[in-house]
Amino acid sequence: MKTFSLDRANEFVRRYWPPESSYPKHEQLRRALTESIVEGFWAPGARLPTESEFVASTPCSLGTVQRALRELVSQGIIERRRGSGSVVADLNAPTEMPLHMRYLGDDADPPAHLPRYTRVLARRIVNEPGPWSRYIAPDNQPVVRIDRVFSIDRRLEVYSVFYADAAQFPELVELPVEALGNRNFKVFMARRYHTAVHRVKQALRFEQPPDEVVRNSDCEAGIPAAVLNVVGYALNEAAMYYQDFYLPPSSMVLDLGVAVRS
Amino acid sequence: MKTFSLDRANEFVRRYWPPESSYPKHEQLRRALTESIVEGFWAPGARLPTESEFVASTPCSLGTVQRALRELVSQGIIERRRGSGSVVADLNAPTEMPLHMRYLGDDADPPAHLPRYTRVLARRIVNEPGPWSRYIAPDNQPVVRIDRVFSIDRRLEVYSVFYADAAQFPELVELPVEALGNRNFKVFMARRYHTAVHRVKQALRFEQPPDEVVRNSDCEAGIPAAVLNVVGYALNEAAMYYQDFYLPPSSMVLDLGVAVRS
DNA sequence: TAGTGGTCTAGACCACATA
DNA sequence: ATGTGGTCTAGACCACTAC
Repeated sequence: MKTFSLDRANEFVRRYWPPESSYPKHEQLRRALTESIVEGFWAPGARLPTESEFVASTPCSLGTVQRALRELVSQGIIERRRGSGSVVADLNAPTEMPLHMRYLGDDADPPAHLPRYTRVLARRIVNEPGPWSRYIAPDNQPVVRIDRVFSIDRRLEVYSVFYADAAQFPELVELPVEALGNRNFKVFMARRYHTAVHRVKQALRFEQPPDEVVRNSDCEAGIPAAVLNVVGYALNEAAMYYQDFYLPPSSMVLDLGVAVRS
Repeated sequence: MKTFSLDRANEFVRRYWPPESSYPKHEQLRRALTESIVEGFWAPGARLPTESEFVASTPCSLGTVQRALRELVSQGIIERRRGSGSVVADLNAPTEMPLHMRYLGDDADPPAHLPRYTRVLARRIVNEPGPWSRYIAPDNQPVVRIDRVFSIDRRLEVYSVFYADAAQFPELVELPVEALGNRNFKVFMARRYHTAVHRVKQALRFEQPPDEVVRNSDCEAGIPAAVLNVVGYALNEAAMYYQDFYLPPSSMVLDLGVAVRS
């Protein structure tokens, strides 16, 4: 079925190759592939055309194609294996490996993340601006706010407030609240961006916990609660959501991941 | 002075090129350059040999040299400018741009980091193992512990406990406590690894603040304090230090940086 | 055995910085 | 004007996978 794969490569070029661009070719190819993956032209796990097919369908030579694909590998967007080919990395395994709320348990070596369970408490549409606006609604678009409780290993209850652009994720607005389970949540994000969270910006502040937080989590009234704020970004650097976690005091260690410079 | 630069390149190869290696050449060159920078063979800001000089002094062709140098750029280890040349990135600007304790102030757009001031309270040698052992003293080496107070914008006092391998940083052990100011601190780390912190692993936990923390910071007794744990790594992925920050409640936002997957 | 990606080369042209 | 890095090419050889 070599013809089909080459046809697919040509279709990719027709759709995503920029008519004219000041970027170098390896950069054009890298961006085109990223965009096509984000838009779902290639599904996660799908096999990409071979290097030779890219050489035939783009105005790039082998070295240039390789450079673009190598860059995508280093970004974790695709995977390549000698003899097999190139496939879109399966970034939709975030249910097993999320980027936040990774508690470590008391004493494990090597560290192991505790299981998490979620339940949805409330959902509302917010039209007023807030601290989330500059990330997910720069033009004051309506925002869907979803309040949830994360149960960590059935031992710790963490209250979470989630904000996302209402128009971008219609399922989050339209589906019945009962249907907004943990699994489905990620699926909706993926359906819009076709990939999971790529990186997260994190910040910490302290705040008197609102009533609903005190009622539904292990946070106590009157004591300022530590609030972890997370902004999730997609592959194309678009902000996907804005989320606050009200962290109750506990003996468990919360893994915040590895931060790189600037 | 072209001869001198070429001589320097040859000296680099003599010292750092592996006698035999199963790694590809671009990887050998990348590792050799990283190692030589960590060991101080090239000082921060120093000008590296040109591509042509590397071609002449190593068994690599131009493309291979470029690939190695490009990799180092993407890691932030060197900087290159067309027409000028390649220089070792000045990673010793961490006093201005540290990787932790970056508070954001109340409402700034774009966000600006608040100034920090430090004073040293105590220093002692620790021989017993602790949570830091697996990172900086896997064989139970003596560890130097330094207690400090960070003053954020003269408004917030954060207590910090710092651990490092005593043998690796003799200045931290031998110098009088009064001489351990903020500036000097980074210098000692740099003198050992010749570069500043490359990336940090972060975690959060809660803990009843010890007496000295309550006495010397804005943390209150009886209330569990949020403790941010940071492990700093050098360019060659060696752990440099293990540090705890006792974060008092405040209206200021603590920037935790950007975390990438896994 | 045929096809895949991984490495490496030699050479070309260009944009930019410095003197 | 010279030298620098940035891009791109065409082609070679190899290691590995799949058939």
